[in-house]
Amino acid sequence: MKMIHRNRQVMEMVTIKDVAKAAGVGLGTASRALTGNGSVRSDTKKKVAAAAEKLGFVPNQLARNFKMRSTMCIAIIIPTVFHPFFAKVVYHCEVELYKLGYRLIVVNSQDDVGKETRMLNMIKQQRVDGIIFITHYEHDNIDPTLPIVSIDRHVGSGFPYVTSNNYEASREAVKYLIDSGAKKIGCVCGATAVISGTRHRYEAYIDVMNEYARPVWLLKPLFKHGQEMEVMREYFARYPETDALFTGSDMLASAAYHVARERGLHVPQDMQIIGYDGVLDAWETHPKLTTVHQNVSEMVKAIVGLLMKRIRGEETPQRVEIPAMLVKGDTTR
Amino acid sequence: MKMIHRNRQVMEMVTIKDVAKAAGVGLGTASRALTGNGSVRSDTKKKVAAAAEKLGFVPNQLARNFKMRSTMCIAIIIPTVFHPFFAKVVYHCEVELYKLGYRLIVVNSQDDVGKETRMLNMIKQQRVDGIIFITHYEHDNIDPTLPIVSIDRHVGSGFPYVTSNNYEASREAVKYLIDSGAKKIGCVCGATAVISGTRHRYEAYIDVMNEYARPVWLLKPLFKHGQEMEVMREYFARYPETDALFTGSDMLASAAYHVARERGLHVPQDMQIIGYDGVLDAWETHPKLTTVHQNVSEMVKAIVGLLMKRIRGEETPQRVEIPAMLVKGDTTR
DNA sequence: CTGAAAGCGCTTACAG
DNA sequence: CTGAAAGCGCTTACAG
Repeated sequence: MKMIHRNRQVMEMVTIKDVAKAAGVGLGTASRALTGNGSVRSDTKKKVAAAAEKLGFVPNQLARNFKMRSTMCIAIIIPTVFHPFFAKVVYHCEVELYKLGYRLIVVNSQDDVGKETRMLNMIKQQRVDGIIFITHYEHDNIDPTLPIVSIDRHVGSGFPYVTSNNYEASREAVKYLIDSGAKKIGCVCGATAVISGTRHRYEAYIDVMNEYARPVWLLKPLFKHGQEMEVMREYFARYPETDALFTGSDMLASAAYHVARERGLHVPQDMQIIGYDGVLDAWETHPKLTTVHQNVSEMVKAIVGLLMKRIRGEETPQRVEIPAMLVKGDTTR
Repeated sequence: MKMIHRNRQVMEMVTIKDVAKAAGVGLGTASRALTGNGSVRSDTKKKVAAAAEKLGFVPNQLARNFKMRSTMCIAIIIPTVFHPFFAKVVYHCEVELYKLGYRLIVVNSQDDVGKETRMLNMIKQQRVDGIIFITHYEHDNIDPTLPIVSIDRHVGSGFPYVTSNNYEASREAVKYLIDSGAKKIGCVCGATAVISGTRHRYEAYIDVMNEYARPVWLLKPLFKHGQEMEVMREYFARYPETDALFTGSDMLASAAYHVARERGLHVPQDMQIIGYDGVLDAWETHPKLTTVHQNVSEMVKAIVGLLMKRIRGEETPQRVEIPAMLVKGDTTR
């Protein structure tokens, strides 16, 4: 037993050495007995377990991690966790990784490229074993052999990512609006610097409009979270006759609803709205949006699977697609 | 330079030893030069820096942490990050801790006491340096000298915590309803097992009702996130004549709004609602709630301050109060 | 100011 | 199956 002075406190740490001594076995044997790596006679194993129990031994993970070159930590880098979609992603990531013994470090990049780059360094610093990286930017010079995966967007070129079937699901949504009798269908969809699945959402819109010989009323602004209302006001100023709108996110759809109300329009009578994500529902938002529901839980399971393979150095597909589904709410007829 | 075989990949790690050799200095000197601890002549410092730069040296944090007995990680244990209030808390915690060089590990306890207890062990395992712990349960047998702090509720008895002035702010809210001419004022407020600031919210309501000789229409259910609508339906079934409602959270207030609408009531004409938290606004929720706005950013700054002191082994106040403020929205007259 | 050495608590070849 | 030893990459007294 060793007295440790730390932070003005004296704490006693019992190490594996103490356990070995108490059990009357060698250091290595104690380690093998405790971890289960390597074979140990079952009675010695019991002796060691008893000694560990008696002394209240708690393995020092830091020492183990150091020796094993693994932290059992994964980082997720997102623009901000204070956003329903990312919060949901983070939630599922933690739950999924927890099952595997990993802990999840959350980093809000706040769209700060510098912070993103610094945090990517955590792998080299051995602070984390892998990273789930969701960014709005291009990062070219990342070593593509690193255990980094992404959701819904390419990061550089070599990283595996998970996405929903943005194009097909968006087509379905836009067609739904056409079938419902909408005449002037618009689209607002955030532009991202990175090649992103988001792009396929408005591309689907454009294609359907062209197929039906309808005018394309599209706004794809570069905006930050919290500016959704401004964006929608700009859209309505430009295309005031719109009677149906497909948006690239639920936040935009919600903002569209409010701006429509500001303008005295009734939803869904005068104006129909379809969003994308399907994460706002859990939070009693009003109104219940018609939206393309992404299966975040499945997407996260897939991404964690990819990351684990990557950490083990195994081959992975570059891209995994999880189907999304149009879910009818109160903002369409 | 050393070849490391890890996960079927061969990676070369440059260690401080390589840097020292390249710079022509001793191992210790290189360390002192790089960290800035201990004095080093400025020209040797330059030599070392140059060598580190040339070799692309990245300090192995894991080794440093091990030696220093510190992980520079803090964990936050919350019921779920997929909840606006906790997401906001997590956001600010990460931003604040980042400034201090700490990383934030997020744990969704999902109200699982077992998981909470296991995660509390991360301190002993040296996986984290401290914990921010928000729980619904009582945990008696935690060592009170551990670096654990809390928000809005006591955990055991010894831990410092930050709270808003629940009682006074709630009084103000209830009085506001009275002044606005409301006749039948009710209150719905989640019950928590732990001694919690939430309690002061409905206590304030009760006190004001008594002072004004009004009947107390109070529901304090034990419910999980996502059950807000059911809770509110139960309330309205019991007290259908209510014309004003004070709720213990914005989620409940939002649910109250929807249930009121279900019942054909207009807000705020027939029914006024005041919530508590002030975090839903950022997310374009409808309607804009009148709510008691907690200053989450300041609360988090305070809690991080407390935690740092605790980690250093310094004395801290048991309780820090950050004032909350009634913010008028569209759900009151 | 600097170098050589000890040591943090573990795991894992290496011999027996 | 087991013990003694080496070593992970750093930091920090300890002498000079």
